[in-house]
Amino acid sequence: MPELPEVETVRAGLAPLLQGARIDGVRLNRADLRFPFPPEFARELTGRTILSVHRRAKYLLFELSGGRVWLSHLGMTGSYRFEEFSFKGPSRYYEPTLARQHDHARFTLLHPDRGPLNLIYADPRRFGFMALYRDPSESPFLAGLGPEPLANDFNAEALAHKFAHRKAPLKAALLDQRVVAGLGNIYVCEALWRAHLRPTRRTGTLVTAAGKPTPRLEDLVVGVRAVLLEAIEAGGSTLRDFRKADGEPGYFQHDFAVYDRAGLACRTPGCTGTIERLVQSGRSSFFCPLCQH
DNA sequence: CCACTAACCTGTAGGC
DNA sequence: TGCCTACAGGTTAGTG
Repeated sequence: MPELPEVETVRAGLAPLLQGARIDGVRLNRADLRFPFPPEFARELTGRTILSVHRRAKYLLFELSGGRVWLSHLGMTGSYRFEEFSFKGPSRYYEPTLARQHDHARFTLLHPDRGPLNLIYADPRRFGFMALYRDPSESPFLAGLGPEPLANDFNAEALAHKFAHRKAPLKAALLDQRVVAGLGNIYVCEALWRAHLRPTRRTGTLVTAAGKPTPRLEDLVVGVRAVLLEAIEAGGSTLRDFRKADGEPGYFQHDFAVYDRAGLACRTPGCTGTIERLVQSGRSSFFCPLCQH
């Protein structure tokens, strides 16, 4: 599911409800997702206050009081949602809603203004995972990540440097989180279409003999930035199960030019091409054979 | 170092 | 309806 725009949408949805909330309890329904939960994970979180909610690449980072950082990756199908407490009978105790099949963790939060609420992590395929650090620099997951594509250090010069000595197809290079962090299958396809670049094209062809970026590489940087900004603006893409924190789907999927559009007309103005699908390193690529070279 | 495949796990869509 | 296969937004270990 979640590439950078979806994770950013999740972050923006969680932040207002989590910031300032105290974690009153953590319940894990199993010991592991993709990896085991850290030792003492529930105990370490309980009692701390969430100070801020950040995103790096496709990772969510919750900054906690007392000097801890809680890292969360959503894998393919991870999601967070809020559940109201239900009040059972005359009791003044809170009774959380029954867990659904793939609910793996429940965080009971007390927000100073909004009262108690449950944050639920669900993940059918369990490719997601969580970790806990004193400092994000300890995290092997964050080490080695390339630049944020929306930050200034993602630019044609920097890309040229990484592309110059590679022969990889553009598709594979852009999926490589060490080259640029946060792109996934959908947005790589869409960015390449915007730059009129074919996913099979080799990285080296976008760099001059002197190692400088070509105009086509500048186009690629523009394409990556534009598609991510538009997708964030649209609340991400909902293919199957992605939901914003308020339960609403994103709607950028309606703006796809190539992803999952094999056999349909190219959306480049004036282009009469038909979108094709091919498989590169085990993943589907979609492109227009007429306007992408 | 590079590139590709299989694997992790579950759900769903499509063909027969 | 049921069975089977292919495929899905991500990442990584293993192989050549």
